[in-house]
Amino acid sequence: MGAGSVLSASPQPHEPGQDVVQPATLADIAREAGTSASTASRALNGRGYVSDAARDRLLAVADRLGYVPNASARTLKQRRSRVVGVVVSDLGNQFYATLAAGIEQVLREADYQMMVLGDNNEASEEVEGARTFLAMRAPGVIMTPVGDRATGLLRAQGVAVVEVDRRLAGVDCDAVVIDNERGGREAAMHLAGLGHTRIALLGVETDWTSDAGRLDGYRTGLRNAGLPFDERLVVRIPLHSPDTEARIEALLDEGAPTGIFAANNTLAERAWWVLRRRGLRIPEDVSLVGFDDVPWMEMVDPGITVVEQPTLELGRRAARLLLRRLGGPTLTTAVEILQPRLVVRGSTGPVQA
Amino acid sequence: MGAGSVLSASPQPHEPGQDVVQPATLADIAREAGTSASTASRALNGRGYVSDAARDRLLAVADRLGYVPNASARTLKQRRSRVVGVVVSDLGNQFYATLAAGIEQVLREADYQMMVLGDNNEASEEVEGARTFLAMRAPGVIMTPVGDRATGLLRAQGVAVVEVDRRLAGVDCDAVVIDNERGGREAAMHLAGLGHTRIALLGVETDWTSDAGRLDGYRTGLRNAGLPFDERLVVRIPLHSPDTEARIEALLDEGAPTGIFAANNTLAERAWWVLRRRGLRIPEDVSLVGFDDVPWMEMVDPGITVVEQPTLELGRRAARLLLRRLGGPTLTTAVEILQPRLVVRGSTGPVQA
DNA sequence: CTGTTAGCGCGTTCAG
DNA sequence: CTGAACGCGCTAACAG
Repeated sequence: MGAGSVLSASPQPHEPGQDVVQPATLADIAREAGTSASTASRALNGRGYVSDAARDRLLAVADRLGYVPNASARTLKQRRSRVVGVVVSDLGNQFYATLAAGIEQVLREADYQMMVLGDNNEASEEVEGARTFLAMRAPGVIMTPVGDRATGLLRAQGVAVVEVDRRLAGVDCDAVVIDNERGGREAAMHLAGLGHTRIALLGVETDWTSDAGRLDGYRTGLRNAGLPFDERLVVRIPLHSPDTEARIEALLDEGAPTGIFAANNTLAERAWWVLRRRGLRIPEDVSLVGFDDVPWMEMVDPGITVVEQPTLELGRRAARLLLRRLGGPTLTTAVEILQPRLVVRGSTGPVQA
Repeated sequence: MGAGSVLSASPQPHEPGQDVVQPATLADIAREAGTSASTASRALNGRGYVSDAARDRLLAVADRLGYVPNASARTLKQRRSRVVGVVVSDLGNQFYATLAAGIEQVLREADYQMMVLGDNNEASEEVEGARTFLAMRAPGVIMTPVGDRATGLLRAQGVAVVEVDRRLAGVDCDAVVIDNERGGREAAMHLAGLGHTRIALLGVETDWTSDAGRLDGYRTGLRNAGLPFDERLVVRIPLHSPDTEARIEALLDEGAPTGIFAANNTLAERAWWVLRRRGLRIPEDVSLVGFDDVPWMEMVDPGITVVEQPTLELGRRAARLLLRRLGGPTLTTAVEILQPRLVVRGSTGPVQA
C-alpha cells in the first residue's frame, strides 16, 4: 500500500478546560425531582404506577440532565442483557456482511442490540466469542457454526442459539438454512443440460452441512443426467488455503472439465481469475456456475450464472427465530429452509465439440 | 427473491431434561476453594498478592466450573467497559466493512471488544448509537461522523472519540483520514493528461470533508492542467437518492463529458452501469476514474482506473489512535493523513478526436 | 401511588 | 498474604 502518513498535531491540549461530568444516575434525577429512585425508575421505564405529576417532573429532569440508563447496572440486576451475539466466519465477506445486516434489521426493530464477532472459521475463536457473550449475559446468539463446543457452552448456561447458513451434525438447534442440495442439483443439471459431461465441483474442505448439501446436490444432478461421478473432478479446498489457485490449476490440468460449479462466491472468484489468467474463454472453453450472487458476478463479461440465495432474508429469519425462542424457551426446535434460485447468465454455454 | 420456505419441526422438545445452571460466580468458586471472594478475584485477575497454593486451587476450580466473569458487574464496578463503539455509515458497503475489520484487528490485540453500529448517514441514528455506547460505558468510540451532536454527547461524558475517513468541521478531535485533495487532484490530472477537457465530477451531496477534499483536488487538478472549471460538470448527489442514475444520465446529456471522476466506489458502480446501459464504450467514448478500489473494479473489462486508498490501514490507525487516547486523555489532538495512490487500468484512455 | 430495603457480581479499600 | 465491608446503578418486593 503506498500509504505514507503525516502526523499533524494542533497546539491546544485536548479537551481544554471542559471538565468531564459523571453521568447522571437515577438517584440524581430522583433527588432533583424530589422523589425516590424507585419512582424515578418506574417513571422512566413506564412500568408500575406513577402519578402523572411525578412522571412529568421526572421525565423533564431526566431530559435536562441528559440521563442515559447504565446498561451494566440494568443487566446486572436483570441478569440478562439486550445484546444479541452474532458470530460469523468472516466479516469481510460480502455474504456474511449481508447476513449480519439482515439480522440487525430485525433485532433493532425488536429493540435489541447486535454485537458481531468474526471467528476465522477457527473453533477456538468461536469458543472465545461464546465466552464473550456469556460474559455479557447475552440472551441469545446467532451463528454460522464451526464446532459444537461453543453451542454447548452457550446452551448449558441457558443462552438461546440459532444456527444460520449451516447446521452442525448432531446438534438439535433452531436453524435457518438454504436448500443447498437443490442449489447444487440445479447447478449440475444446468451444466449437464448444456451438454457438459466433465463437470467439476469446487468446494470447501469442511464438515459444514452447506457444502455437504451442495456436493450431494451435485451428485444427484449428475445422476439425474445420467452422468458418472468422477472423484477426480471434485476438489475440496481447505479454508484460507494458500494454494487454492494451484489446486484449481491442477483440476484444469488433470480433470479437463468443460464446466465448473464453484460452491461459494469466493471460490467462484478464484476460479474466474485462474481461467482468465490461463486465457481460457468463458463459456467457450469452460462454463462457470457460482453459488451466492454478489455484485461482481453481474458486472463481469460474461456475467456469471449463479445459484442465488436470499442472504438478507436468511439473516432476518434467523433473528426472528431467535426472538421466538427468547419468548418461548421450551418450544420445539424449528428449522427453516429457504429456497435458492438459479440465475442464468453468459458464463454457461453449450459444450464445444 | 424466489425464496419459499419450509418449516420442519422435530418432535422432541427443546433442551429436554438439561437443566440450566446459573453461571458460576466468584463467590461460588471462592467457597469451593475455601477462600474469600476477594482472594478469588485477585487470583483470577492476577492483581494483588495471592499465595501460589491458593492461586492454583482457585484457578483449578474456576476452570472446572467453567467460570466466566460477569462483564456487567465488572463494568459497573470499574465504571468503564472494554467495549469500544464503532459507528459507520453502512455496514453493507465494502469500504466500511473493511474499515471495521481493520479496527477490530487492532482492538482485539489490545484485548478490547468492538461493537459496530450502522447509522444510515442519519444524524439521529448516530446520536442513538452514541447513547447506546454511553449506556454501555464504552471508553471510546470510533466513527465516520455525520453530525456533531453525537461527538458532543460522547465527549461531554469523557468518552474518547476518533473520527475516521472524514472529519467534522469545527470539531477538535483525533482523526485519521485520507489525503482526499491529493486523490482528487491526481484523478483530474490523469484525465487531463490524456487530453480530456470535459471532465465531470460525481460526488455526494454532503458537508463531509472527504468529498469536499476530493472536489477541491479536482478543481486544483483542472487548474493545474489549464482547464476551466465548469459548474455543470459537477454533479453532487444526495445519499440514497432514488434518482442517482437519472442524475448521471442528465450529466451525460447536458454536460457531454469525455471523462468522469466518480468520488466513491458506489458512484463509480452506478456510473459504470449507466454507461454500459447506454452502450457507451469505456474508455473510447467516456473514460472513468473511481475512488476506493474494490474487487469488481479489477474484474470488469476494461478494469477501472482508481484512486486506491489503504482502507484496512485506515481502520488500524484509527484504533491505535483511540488506544493512545485512552492511555493519555490529555494528549494533544492528533490527525493522521494517509496517502492514496492512483492505479491506472483500462478505463481511462486518450480522448477521441 | 410511593418510599424503603435489598441484592445482582465484582473489585477495591482497609484491617488484620 | 487474606477476608470483611462497601458500593458501583438499577429494579423487584414489599410495606405504607
